Amino acid sequence: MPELPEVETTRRGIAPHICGKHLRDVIIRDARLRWPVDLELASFIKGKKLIAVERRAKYLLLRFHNGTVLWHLGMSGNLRIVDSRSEIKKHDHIDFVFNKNCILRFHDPRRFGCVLWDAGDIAENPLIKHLGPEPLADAFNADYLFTRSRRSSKPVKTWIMDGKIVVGVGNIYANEALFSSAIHPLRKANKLSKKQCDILVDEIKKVLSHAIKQGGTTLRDFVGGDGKPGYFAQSLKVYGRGGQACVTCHKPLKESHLGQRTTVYCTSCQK
DNA sequence: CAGCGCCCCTGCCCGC
DNA sequence: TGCGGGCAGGGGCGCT
Repeated sequence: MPELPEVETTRRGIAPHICGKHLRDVIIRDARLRWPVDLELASFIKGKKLIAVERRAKYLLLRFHNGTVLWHLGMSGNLRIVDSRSEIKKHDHIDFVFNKNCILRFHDPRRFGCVLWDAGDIAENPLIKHLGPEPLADAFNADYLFTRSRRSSKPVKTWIMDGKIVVGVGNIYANEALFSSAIHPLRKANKLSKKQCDILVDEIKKVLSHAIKQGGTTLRDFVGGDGKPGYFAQSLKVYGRGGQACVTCHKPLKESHLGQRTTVYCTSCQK
């Protein structure tokens, strides 16, 4: 489910409801996430004020004075604001209770998400420390991408999805950005021209910011913090359209697998 | 170290 | 209808 636009949509949806509030309780119904949730979590943050909800890559960072909760939605997770009358559904694993009208509820069928406590400097956390730049930041630019690309013989699609190069570009948006850039997904990173890096940076920024404006992409059951779906799915030009006509040249789009991920592209438009 | 597969897990869709 | 197989938006990890 969540790529960067979906995580950002979630952040914007939940932050106004919980920032500045004191956390009253932590309810862990199922601790078996990607890494087991620390059952002592409540003892660190119960009664503490939530200072800010930030995002780094696809991690949501809930900042408290004494540390940070790192929250990853994995492949199928979502966070919603609910009240105490809301029915608890299957896979509603964790609640952060601020008050009876304000509960942050985590739902994650596949349990690929994680909730971790870090009492130290979050920038030094091993999951965060080695990440590349944010795609929408100025540090992610054509000069940077071209320089980095010289050192990799990976197919550009695999490469651009590597969080050490740039964070937040998942499978959907990698496919979309490469199509918009007219770059073949199998082209080796070190064979990209400077001009192509320029275009690719631009298209990644465009597709991600457009998706954020649309509230993310809802394929099955993604909902933002307000429980509403995203509307970017209707803007997808290649993802999920294998065999269908290319929107530009009308030839059938090719679908194949690259690093266990479905890859869709136009053999005619993308070089 | 770079690159590549594997795997965590449940749900859903398709074909038989 | 029931069941098996394949696939799904992520990403850390272990191996070569």
